[in-house]
Amino acid sequence: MSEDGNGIQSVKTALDILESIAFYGEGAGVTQIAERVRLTKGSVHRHLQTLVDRGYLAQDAATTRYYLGSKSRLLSQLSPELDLVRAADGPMRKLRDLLGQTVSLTEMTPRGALVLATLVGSSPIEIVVRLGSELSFHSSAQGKILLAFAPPALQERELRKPLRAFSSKTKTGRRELKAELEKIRELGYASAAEEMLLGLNAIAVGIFDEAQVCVGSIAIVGSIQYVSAVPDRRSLAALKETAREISKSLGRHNGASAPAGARGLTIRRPGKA
Amino acid sequence: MSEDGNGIQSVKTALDILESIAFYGEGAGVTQIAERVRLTKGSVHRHLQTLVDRGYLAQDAATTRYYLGSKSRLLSQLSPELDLVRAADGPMRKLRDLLGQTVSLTEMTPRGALVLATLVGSSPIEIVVRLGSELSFHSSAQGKILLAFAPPALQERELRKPLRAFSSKTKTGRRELKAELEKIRELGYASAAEEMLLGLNAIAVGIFDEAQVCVGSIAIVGSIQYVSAVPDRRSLAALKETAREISKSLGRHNGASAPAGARGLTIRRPGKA
DNA sequence: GTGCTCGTTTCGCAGAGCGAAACGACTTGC
DNA sequence: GCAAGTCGTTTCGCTCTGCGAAACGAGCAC
Repeated sequence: MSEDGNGIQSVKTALDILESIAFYGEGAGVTQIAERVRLTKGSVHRHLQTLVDRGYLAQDAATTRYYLGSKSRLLSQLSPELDLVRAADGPMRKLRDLLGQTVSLTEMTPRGALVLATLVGSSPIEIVVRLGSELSFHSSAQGKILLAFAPPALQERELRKPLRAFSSKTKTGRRELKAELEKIRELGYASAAEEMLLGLNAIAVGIFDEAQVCVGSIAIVGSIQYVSAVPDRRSLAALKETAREISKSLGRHNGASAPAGARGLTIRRPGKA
Repeated sequence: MSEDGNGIQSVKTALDILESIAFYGEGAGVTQIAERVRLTKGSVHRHLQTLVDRGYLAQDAATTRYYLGSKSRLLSQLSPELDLVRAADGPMRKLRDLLGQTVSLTEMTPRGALVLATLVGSSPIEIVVRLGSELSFHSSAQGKILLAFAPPALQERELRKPLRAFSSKTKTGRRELKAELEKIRELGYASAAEEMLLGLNAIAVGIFDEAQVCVGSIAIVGSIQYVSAVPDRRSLAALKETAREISKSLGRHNGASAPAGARGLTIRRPGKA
């Protein structure tokens, strides 16, 4: 099928449906969901049945709308605390209070930069990146910093995919992107002015585990009025210091279960083209 | 296929795999998982790929074992707090401290009594019901109390299914079970001495929401030495009082999103036999 | 070095899951 | 108060997905 056709179709669909409810806030009906995931009502309904049966979703008996079920909630309790979130909490707050800007924490995943936490800035207008969103590798500051420090094999794979344009300012040139990654490694930060959404920008720096693998990023996000394409010295210094702090506390482990830092990404065969 | 063949096969499989990792504690390898879910390594591997790609699982780069990923953890943060767990927390602690027995909170789901929380008793030997387990309707005190107060249609459906024997003392007679449900409604509690596992028993009472729907149960769990088939007056009174307390605080709502209590179970057509 | 075990990959067949469309229960508007 | 619309649910037949079996290749222990 498409670029990387790996993965099981119907499971993907089920997860799409689950997320379309989870990462949206309110519950939803079959028709709405079908529109969001671009499927027929019939298919969506069958998936919903399965997810309800398993307790990941629940259907309100009165309104017939679907909401998250308690199995979903249990998943979190059953897994050890995520080192990254814990380590980042304090330093993130400090950074937010210092700069007054919205601060966002992301983690490396095979599909992009997963938003793990956000602290909103002091501006009356809140610009929030939704928890659970996956920012693309090529059009977000968070994604680019992660890609820049990722294993070469993964970079190759991403560069081979079609680079979707999210806004009129999204850079879609492969060569251009490759050069930018080089520059990012050199400067230690990434920015992406208006590449995701016109009027917005973010400055991201990498977070590294004890093995010097880039496992996530910390970023300030905001209007281009406050977050310019080239960051001011003070903000950049504060960002870098915050990232360093977080990286350092990722080193100390509580032993036992697998070190979160070591949970890298296995790179599958990059394709044969 | 089987009794109720509804639901999508591969999604069920994916969830089985997810849960076999989530509700087990430690990470696991492909071979172990394949054994647990009774599938070939090949199939399991493809499912794991999909789940890793979506961030619900992560593979340790060094050991190649699979663990829960951060998407799983995010699911919880994105859903409103579960009223039942919040309401039960205080009263449960009080009950545990009063009786010194292990106390367990479960919720009604289409497949049985889902264990939401457990507080261990004072005995040096811990008997814990694993979080996320789904106790069957016919062989557990928690399941039976829920079934006893469930809508008749659901009772019919459950009684029509084959009643699996978990231990030599599991009651598998339909008529017998039906009579017991009647008795349970009358007395207001259920017990299930050695029906799940020899040597163990539980006493469960129902928790009701503002619409008088039985949404969950609270139970004391332990060896048959301490938890006898017919509970002593004191324990039973304490249990009932605890359940009453929890039920009452389920009444007050914070408005907005769907009332947890109203999220009932839609009963599908019970079959045509 | 050799024999195990583990994770990953390939291949062809069967049945699972998809879309289209009908159905039935509520709401809305006139 | 009837008709038109909307929503969730169900049915049906065809296609393509996802399954099992078996080969592959990488670690590890002895």
